[in-house]
Amino acid sequence: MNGNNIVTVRTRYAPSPTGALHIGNVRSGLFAYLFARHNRGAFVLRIDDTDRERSTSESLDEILESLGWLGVDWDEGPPDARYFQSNRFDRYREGALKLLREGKAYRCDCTAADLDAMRKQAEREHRKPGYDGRCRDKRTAAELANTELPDKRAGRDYTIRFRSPREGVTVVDDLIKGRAAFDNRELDDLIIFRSDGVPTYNFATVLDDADFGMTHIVRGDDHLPNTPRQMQIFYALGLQPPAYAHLPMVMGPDGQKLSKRHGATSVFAYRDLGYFPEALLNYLVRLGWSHGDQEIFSRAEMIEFFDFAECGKSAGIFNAEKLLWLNFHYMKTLPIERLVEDVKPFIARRGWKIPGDDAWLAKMIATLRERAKTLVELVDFASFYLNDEIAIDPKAAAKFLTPEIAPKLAALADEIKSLPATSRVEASIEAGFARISAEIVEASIQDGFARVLERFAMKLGELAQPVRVALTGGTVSPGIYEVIAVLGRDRTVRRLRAAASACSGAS
RNA sequence: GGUCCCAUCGUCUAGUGGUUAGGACACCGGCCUCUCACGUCGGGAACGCGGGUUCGACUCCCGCUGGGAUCACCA
Repeated sequence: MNGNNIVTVRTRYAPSPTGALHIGNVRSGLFAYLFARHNRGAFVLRIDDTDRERSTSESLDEILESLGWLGVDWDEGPPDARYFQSNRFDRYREGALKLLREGKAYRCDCTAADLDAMRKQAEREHRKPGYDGRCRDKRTAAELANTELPDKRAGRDYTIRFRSPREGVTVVDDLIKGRAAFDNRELDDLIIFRSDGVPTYNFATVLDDADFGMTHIVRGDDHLPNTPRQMQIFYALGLQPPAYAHLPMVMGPDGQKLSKRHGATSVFAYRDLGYFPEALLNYLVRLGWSHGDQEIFSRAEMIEFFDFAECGKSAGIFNAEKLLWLNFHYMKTLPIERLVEDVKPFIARRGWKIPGDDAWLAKMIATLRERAKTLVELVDFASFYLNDEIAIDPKAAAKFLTPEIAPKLAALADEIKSLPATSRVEASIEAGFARISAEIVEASIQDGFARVLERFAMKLGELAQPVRVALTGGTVSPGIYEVIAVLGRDRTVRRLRAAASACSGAS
């Protein structure tokens, strides 16, 4: 070991743009990202779009937007065209030709039907279903000199197979799983070039990982069976394979690999459900990795502490409730101005007008953030703040808006009406501003309540619930003084009077 | 079926030969209280089984069982 020759860590995330960005998948990307950042190395984003049939630009956009939303940034990658596999076909052809020339790969003209029959036959005879290598040894001088590659439309209807070694073992020294030995006899000759002239995944990946100088391959352990094959291709190319770190899978509640059928699984889905990127990231990082008893991690902490040594080896089940709890945690602790911005699109989506006054919105959110676990929930809850007309729940009205309460509500309306209107503070929102401002207002509201309570000899509990129903339409809300402070004097008086007349008239 | 991986509360996990097996989510109670929450205090809940190794195994080894992944001209 040459201590002066420190190799910079380079990791990559290589999603294929064939669908939504899945959270199990993005977790692998996150771990690759954290490892690179922890080691002050480079994180590369590569787009595995060799499958031209299934790749879409919408899907690519979703990947890029999802990563942007999560704040997982890359040092190399899109929009740089070199990081798209579809732009590297010349390189793959060159690599395939090299192997062909050296007899490390060969042309195979077995048809799909041949292969199918082969598999069926093997199954009948209880042998393993792999390719039997019948075209493996056609290495004539002419064959080796042939520089053509498959092109079905040009009549070159064959594939190129990798000539995999048939003896020995391939050992994967995985950074997470430890040592796994694969008997080379288990490795059949995989196709590296399809008859339509397109390289296959295992081949393109190896060339990319080699060309881009990847030092560590971080991916899901569903790739573990591919690893010895990829390593053999590295060897055949005369290259040293990178280090591997295979993360355990993320399972659905049924214990099967997480997939679309488990419901919300894409990054977009959680964004639209009103989750914070901080929460999703925090949840994902703790699924398969831990740092003592710590549960809450800022991005800086994740980067600082991340280490494969602290990664678990066993698969984890995705637990939506813990994610919800984390989201709630961030709901309660994120700076209020962040919430003010984040909540706006959700208000708009409900078709409601977005209040122009951020300071007021901040006060509103301050009363709700301990009661809503997602932004969607928060906006649902904010209906009575954000709309002039409220719907009164009939059951609540029947119970609390009785004829006897009418004079009390009217009296309270008069008290509130006589309260000095608080002047609007124009200063920018400092942390805690909303709370302090609200407290000042609440004190006078409380005095107003006290006077009514005394006049009618009632307890607060007897008045608060009817008032709550009158102001919010239901029996559940933030503290009644807070609600009034946020609602403001005029709207409060109007709703109180409306309720008073409604319940005296309803008798 | 072959190959490979995995195994601590329901779930995520700490543990690295000697612990009353710790924390978190969820759940159940108490307190706080104008409702609901928040907060707070407390509670139930786990080392899959069988062999070894050892003075001593949740920890190390082997087997079993169970779960998962993978076996394409997909990635």
